[in-house]
Amino acid sequence: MTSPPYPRRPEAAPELPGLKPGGIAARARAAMTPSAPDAAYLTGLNPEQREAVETLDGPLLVLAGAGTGKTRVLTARVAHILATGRAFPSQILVVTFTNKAAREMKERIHAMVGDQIEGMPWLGTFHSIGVRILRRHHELVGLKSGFTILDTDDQIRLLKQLLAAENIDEKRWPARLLASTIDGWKNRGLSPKDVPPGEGAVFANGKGGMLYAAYQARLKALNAVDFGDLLLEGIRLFRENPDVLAEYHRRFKYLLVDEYQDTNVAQYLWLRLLAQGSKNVCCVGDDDQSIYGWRGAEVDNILRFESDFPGAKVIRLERNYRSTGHILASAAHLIAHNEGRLGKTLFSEGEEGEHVTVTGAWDSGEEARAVGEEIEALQRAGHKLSEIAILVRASFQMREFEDRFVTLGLPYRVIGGPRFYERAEIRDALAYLRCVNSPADDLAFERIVNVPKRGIGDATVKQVHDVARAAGVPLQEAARVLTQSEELKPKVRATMRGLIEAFDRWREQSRTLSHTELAEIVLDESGYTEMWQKDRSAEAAGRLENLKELVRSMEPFENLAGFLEHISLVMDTDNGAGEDAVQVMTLHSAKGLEFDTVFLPGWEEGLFPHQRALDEQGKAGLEEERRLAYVGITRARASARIWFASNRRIHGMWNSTVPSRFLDELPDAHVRVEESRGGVGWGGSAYGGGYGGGSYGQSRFDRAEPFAASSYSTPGWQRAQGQRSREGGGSRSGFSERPGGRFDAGAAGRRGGPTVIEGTLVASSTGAPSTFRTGERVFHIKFGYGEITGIDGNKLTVQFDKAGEKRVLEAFVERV
DNA sequence: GTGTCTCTCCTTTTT
DNA sequence: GGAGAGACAC
Repeated sequence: MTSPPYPRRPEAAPELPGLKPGGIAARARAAMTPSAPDAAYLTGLNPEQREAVETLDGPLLVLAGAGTGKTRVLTARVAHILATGRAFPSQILVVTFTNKAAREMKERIHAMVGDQIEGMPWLGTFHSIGVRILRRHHELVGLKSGFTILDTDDQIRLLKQLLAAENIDEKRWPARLLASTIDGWKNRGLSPKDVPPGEGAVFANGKGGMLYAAYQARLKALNAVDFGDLLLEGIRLFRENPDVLAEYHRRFKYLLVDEYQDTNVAQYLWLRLLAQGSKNVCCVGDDDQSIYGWRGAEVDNILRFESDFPGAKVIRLERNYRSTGHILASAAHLIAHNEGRLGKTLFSEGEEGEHVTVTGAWDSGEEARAVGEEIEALQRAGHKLSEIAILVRASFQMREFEDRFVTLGLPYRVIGGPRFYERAEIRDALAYLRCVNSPADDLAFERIVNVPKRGIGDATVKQVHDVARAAGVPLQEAARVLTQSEELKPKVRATMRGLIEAFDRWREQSRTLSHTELAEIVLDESGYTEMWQKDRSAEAAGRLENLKELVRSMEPFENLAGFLEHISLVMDTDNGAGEDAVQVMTLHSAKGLEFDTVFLPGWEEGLFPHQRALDEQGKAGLEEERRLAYVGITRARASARIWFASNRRIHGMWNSTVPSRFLDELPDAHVRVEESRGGVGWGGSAYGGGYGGGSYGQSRFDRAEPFAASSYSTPGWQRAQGQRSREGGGSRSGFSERPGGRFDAGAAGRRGGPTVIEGTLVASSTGAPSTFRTGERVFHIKFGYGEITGIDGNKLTVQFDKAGEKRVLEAFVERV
């Protein structure tokens, strides 16, 4: 162990010593006797935290800013409820958003109360608790026992079939769009009959509502539910069966909800129904960290809390234990630009620490190189890599960092990203197992009927479908019937029969063999493993490795059904945790985490704030992006390092960018602008140069490379400058000083603004034929000299002397 | 039925 | 620069 790289401030609470299990009664007595010393879980709590822990009766809303010890309050509260003997472990409902949060909560409660945690079945995500309830009462919502939970993939395939059946052009109305539309309705607690007709008509010329209803009918027929149904059906269950609801009212004496700002309407309704029993509901949240509006989260749920639960007490936690002064001040100043917030003032009594730094890189490659160097320097100085995180806005940004780290041999770990259970080979393998487990799983059967290729193509599958529909039986059964008739060609018939018999055999074996042995047999005998063994592509080895990992991950489960249930809800695996590696993840998945050093790359208009958020959500979108920035900065304990690149490749083409407006919203006094040490550096800028003369990196602009200066005379660049100065007018504090300004305008008005990544602007505004000709010599600021070999509108194909052939926008080259 | 080529469109975040 | 869908040849 190296010494801690950063001094922990004295306020930082020491780790709570775990209470020894046993002696509940004694502890309860101790806790209830006024003169008794504090129970261990109470030590180190500040007065507000303590109040939040000890206010057990009635509704309570805890507004907890970033790093104010919110999880600590929740876990201590559970410990307190148990220690005071107010409820049994099984009478406490604790709901979190992510599996990760649930896991962490479980561990921390375990550390406080010991084995009592074993008796807490109602600690989990909204969805996992939702399934648990539905499984117990499946018959009341029209489901058979053992219903399956569809993943997104299944959902899309099902919708595609529906669209095809309705002769709807999938090009124009993609299944994916329908899926997210339906999802949106479900998030708002709307079943097909509740969807406002006008809204239902938006999709596919009025067929949206009908498709939703048809989809639900198909789900029922398949004895399946999707994610949204886990809550929606639960709500229906409670509403239609007051006796069932009453049972849960009796059961849950205390309800605790984490990350309340992220709840959507369906979750809110579900929760409200349950909370009407004991009314001892405690919600913990932070409106400034609401970053899931795009998937239906309603910050309003926080605002509604007091009216929904009359007499609710509100406690604010504002003392930050995590970050140093400069970091906290930067985050606070930034988030103050948001109008729609409850308003909290975070403070810390810690030292000022390091300034937040802002550094410009020439391009995304240099950004990655420079960050890599800084990380190596930190490593040499004794910092642990696992205390360093790179938080990106969009996952495509990760690649460049990964490439760089691979080159450097720097251990890193991508959190989130393409998830294990979403990989094609894992899904295929699971589909086989699902077919064994439940012969009626049509979607699984369809997925693997011709994987590996067996000569069963679309035409045959359609035949099977027809038989299934006519006879009202599952596909597997229909296939069996078909093989007994003369309708299939002999070869196909033999193959199909072989497959059906294999499934029968595996099902038989599943009675005697362990589920891991069974999985190995299924994968081998189906030819699936062989398919990848024969595959000579680069990923094949990794895929085989993943299959082995899949079998290994089945071990802890009792049986196949248990495993399948688990993975439908928990889409991540927890492997690789604990090793010393740089953590790379999106800002979204960083919520709730903290690190000593946080790198925040890609602060450029269009990327962050993301163009799409602005286009689709306007001002609300911008504010959510700003909250995301706030979340990012507040993840850092001691060092927050923001980066932006002047050039970034988007859709494979280089685009020049404009630094994020969020940079302008950081307070001067707490931020230091640094120069990139690597490469050509940041050769010019939007920032400062002709723009308010801000204090940022002034020296830099005075000596832009000569070629850079000339390149900045391109039309696109001047346009950006124009936009920028018209917009900014010398003010550094951003748009909030311009109330009712351009961000209230419609999406169309925003298009031409500085939010546009420059290249996009040029690309969309140049309709005229190119003034360049093939064979001309040109200069590009990144790639140097080259010769034009092809022209496509305003896109040029250039054979560069050094960089090879590239496609570039004509606005970024000039004749030589 | 399968393999291969080209074209288009896209690329935020996730239970 | 990458995935997915459609067209076309075998």
